[in-house]
Amino acid sequence: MSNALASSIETPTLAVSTVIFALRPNADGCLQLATPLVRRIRAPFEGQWALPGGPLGADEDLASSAARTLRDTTGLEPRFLEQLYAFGSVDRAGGKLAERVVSIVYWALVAADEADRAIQNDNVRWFWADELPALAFDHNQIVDYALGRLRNKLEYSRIAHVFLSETFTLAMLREVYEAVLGRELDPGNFRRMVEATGTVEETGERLAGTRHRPPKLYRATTTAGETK
Amino acid sequence: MSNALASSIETPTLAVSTVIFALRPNADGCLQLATPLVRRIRAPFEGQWALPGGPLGADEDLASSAARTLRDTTGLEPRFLEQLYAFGSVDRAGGKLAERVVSIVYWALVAADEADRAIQNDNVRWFWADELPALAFDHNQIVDYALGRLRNKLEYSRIAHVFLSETFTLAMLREVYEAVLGRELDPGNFRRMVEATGTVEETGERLAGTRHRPPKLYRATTTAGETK
DNA sequence: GCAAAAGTGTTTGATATACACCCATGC
DNA sequence: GCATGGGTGTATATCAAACACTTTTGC
Repeated sequence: MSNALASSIETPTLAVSTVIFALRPNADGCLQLATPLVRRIRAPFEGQWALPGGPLGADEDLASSAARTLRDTTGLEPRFLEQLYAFGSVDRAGGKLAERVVSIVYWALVAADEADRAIQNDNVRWFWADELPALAFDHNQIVDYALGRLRNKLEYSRIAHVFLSETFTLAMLREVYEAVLGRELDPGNFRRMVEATGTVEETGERLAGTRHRPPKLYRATTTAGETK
Repeated sequence: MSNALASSIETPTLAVSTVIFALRPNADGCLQLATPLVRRIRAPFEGQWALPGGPLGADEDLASSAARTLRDTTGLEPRFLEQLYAFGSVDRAGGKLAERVVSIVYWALVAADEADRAIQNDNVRWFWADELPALAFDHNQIVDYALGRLRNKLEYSRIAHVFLSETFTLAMLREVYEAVLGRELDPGNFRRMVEATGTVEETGERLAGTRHRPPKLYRATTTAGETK
């Protein structure tokens, strides 16, 4: 069994890709999870949609590589970027003839306003995360895995703010939770939960112009390790 | 900034390493977390202790590579093996002259009886996980990271059984928790906690030969995805 | 006033913890 | 009997969920 080393002369290529999530209003006006994808311009899977990514540069760190390819292909600057998983099955590139690629995949979150600034053209497009077409490689599974991580991390960390701009109402924050988790939350209990964690503080301002009682505006508290 | 690609001709080497944990009785007779390390026989860090690992074979999956190098160097067959993290900082190999290595690190758990079968010689040795010497590369940080993951995973999964043989008493299972978490647990509450999760079932047997009331023997319930 | 969402209070049930106490064995 | 851990019962604190209710705006 140990002779697997013998064939290791042709070392696998190393690439870094990123799953990006933003919350965008859908046709009903509700927030919905969206992810930008890029069209492949080369075999294998030429013409199909795929995660943005590329080969790892010799003098860049893994996270830097993710941030760079993300900026180059989509124009986005994420507010949160974290390693997701390394995918390296021998057969994931599809055909036997294709070169073997090990992908270290990151996941990123961008605020709604930043998402609007993204490049969009024939080869870069936003998709709803739960209505993806058949993607290149094993990228459908990778997005699903990232979705699970996002939902999980939302519950024990403060990443939800990252989807919003600097100040926000608790209703907006709750909308983020509801969109990501896919279920409604009790406004009263949600308020208490957020207040108990101490992740937000009042700005002193209120949001005017609604046709109801004006809600308080909040900002994320600045603690060391903000997006952990 | 995008010209980082220009220098990517010399692609980084890809290696797979593994952090292995077992529980072994220490001088006091208490279980303590131990990890086997191998001595490096090449620069950089020649002579220093390091995680077992090696280059990824062209035709093996990432987890297979981890299992293989682990078996080759230590003789161990782990009952649990999971990807930990990919480490790829440009400067992690130490010297500027050293070749760049990206390591995909796995972590593994072995049962106590399996741990005794491990190879031990001048170049392979067990260390207590909380009393490690200065290791090669960034391997000290990697072990710490793995320790955190183990402690975390112990609380929401059923991996604790993996340290024990097929049948065990609840006191033995509690000892595992206490050794990993580093604090004592109330026997009564622990029993209820385990019973509530439904991860164990009675064998019907009892363990004789103790100098007190003979405790019931349990085994792990066999569910799909046993070690998740 | 009415609609609508903001924001508060209260009740209930589930769960974690502390700790008292009985049980069954070896010696 | 006595020591020792096995095993059970119970009171208390903490927290999440459900939901009723009051407040403040626009119209």
